[in-house]
Amino acid sequence: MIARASQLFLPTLRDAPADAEAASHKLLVRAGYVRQVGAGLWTYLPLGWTVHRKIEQIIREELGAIGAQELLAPVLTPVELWEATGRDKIPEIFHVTDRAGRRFVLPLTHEETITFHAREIRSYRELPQLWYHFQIKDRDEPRPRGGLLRVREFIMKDGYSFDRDEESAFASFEKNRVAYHRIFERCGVEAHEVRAESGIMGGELTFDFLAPSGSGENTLVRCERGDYAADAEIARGIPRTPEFPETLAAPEEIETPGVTTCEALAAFLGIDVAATTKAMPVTTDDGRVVLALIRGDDRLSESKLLSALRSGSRPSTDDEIRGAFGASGGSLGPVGFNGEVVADETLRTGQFVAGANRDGWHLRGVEAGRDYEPQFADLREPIEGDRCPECGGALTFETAIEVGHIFYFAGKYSTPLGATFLDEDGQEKPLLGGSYGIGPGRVIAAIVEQKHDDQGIVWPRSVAPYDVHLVVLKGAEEIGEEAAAALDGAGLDVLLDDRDLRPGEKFADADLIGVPVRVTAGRKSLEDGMVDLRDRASGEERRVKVADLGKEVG
RNA sequence: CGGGACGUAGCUCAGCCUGGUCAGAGCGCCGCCUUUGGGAGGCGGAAGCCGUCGGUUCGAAUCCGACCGUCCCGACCA
Repeated sequence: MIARASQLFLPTLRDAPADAEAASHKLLVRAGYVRQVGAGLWTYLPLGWTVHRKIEQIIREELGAIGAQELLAPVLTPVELWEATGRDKIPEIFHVTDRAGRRFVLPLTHEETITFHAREIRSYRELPQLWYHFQIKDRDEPRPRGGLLRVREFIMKDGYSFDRDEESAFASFEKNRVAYHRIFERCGVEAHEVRAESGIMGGELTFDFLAPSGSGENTLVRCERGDYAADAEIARGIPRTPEFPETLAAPEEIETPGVTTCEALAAFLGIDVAATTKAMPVTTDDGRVVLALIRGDDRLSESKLLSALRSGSRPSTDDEIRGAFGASGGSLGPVGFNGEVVADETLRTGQFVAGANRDGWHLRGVEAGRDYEPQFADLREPIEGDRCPECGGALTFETAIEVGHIFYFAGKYSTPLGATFLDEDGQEKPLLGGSYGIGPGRVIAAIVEQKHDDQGIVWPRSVAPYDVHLVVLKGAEEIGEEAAAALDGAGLDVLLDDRDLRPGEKFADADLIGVPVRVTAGRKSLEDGMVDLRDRASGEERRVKVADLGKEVG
């Protein structure tokens, strides 16, 4: 196929939009792949859509290979389906109404609709089923950002599995997991499988695929030795051991006027900040005041707290704190508090300095189990300097884009929607489900984040909009056409730059657009009948005969 | 939803503080000429209800208010 740049809608820009920060955002706009319509709303221009379709095709091939079937469900969804699962209350949902007042939602994802169809599965003989589609998702995001990184409307490949028992369901999950690795590998994007946040659902099986990048909303924590990877929200790190002061037989009050932070406390007492505790009172959804207690040098992980409490929570108000502790933030501690205390595992052994629940006073020598009875849980965010929980190696922290997510949720949707089947033993049972998502738009952003240089994008061949960018300079039109025909004849997709522009502009655009191979036909070609072949990634260039182009590039 | 910033030509921006020769620049675009292996040069030209509405004023891009929109930080994130 030969596309002529003179006829394409390929609006490249010399400047990036002023508000763009992420490299992928700047380059995809500058190179004419996408344009913004509104906050979090993007149009894929012809080149961008070509890349999107290439990624879709890779996904289709790999999902086809595991026996998944493609279908297409609608965007507009009767609200009743979402009421059945209780998800109609999620704040990110767009609600719409038709002229007769019937209510619909624009789906965030399609569990409800697909499970609705799974109700037609009657017998264990029809299982397992693996379905997927590429369909628009709409989310009323409070804050879209970073170009394609977080948007309000996007196409997702979402897949769903239905199985008769856990063994079979895990097999379906595993097939998808393996397929995902192949998909990301073929797309040329580095993505790491990590155990993801299970949050309030606790105990479900879920993995994220995180692509390290210059911009993103997740933090990927990895061991330098490659044996551990997790999202920072749930990652475990082995913290350093504190230097404890001398052990006391019982807690001892000490006056600490005006000292309200752990750093200040450690400095005031001349001790290691890791030998202090940080008290974070929270109020749960049902109104209880719970004391979350972590080490003075740590930060509380909200998702871990959510898992530990099995409930949402918010920081307690000053009034609630005073009522529950009789003191203000900065002097709070577990001793003498008659509510629930959740303490981080780091506090299990050793004596720490804690607030005395008396303004301006702290307690030295506070020991869990002796002086207070907490529930222990992992509550801390890993920090730079932590060691790997598997091998003790150093942990690295990278910003990353979540490009895929796989989830096993058993009967969570099939039960409320009544999607059951008759098993071999004659019993009616709920279908066991899993769902599997990939955002091709985020894959595009992640690839550009990982593969670009100062001049522009450097696409992997597998997803590049064209195989070859053929730059034809003035005077070489004839040999340029021969080169295009040779490449086309070899089955390659050619972007033929036949525009009446100066060479510099054409080369700059070619670098920006990022097709992996550039071929130049110019004045030199008229003399020896050869063209220049340049590798976009390495910049290596050599002269080849037009007749050899097909095999040189292919 | 809290905090901050911004909105002037297709793009990037100046002008606003101190209201009145203030509708501007560069790039891009159109025409002609020259030029043609890394974003050339000359001449000519088109193009903006200065985000919207209201207020102050003899007079508003400029001052004030409200609204709308966009971006950034945070909260949120199936």
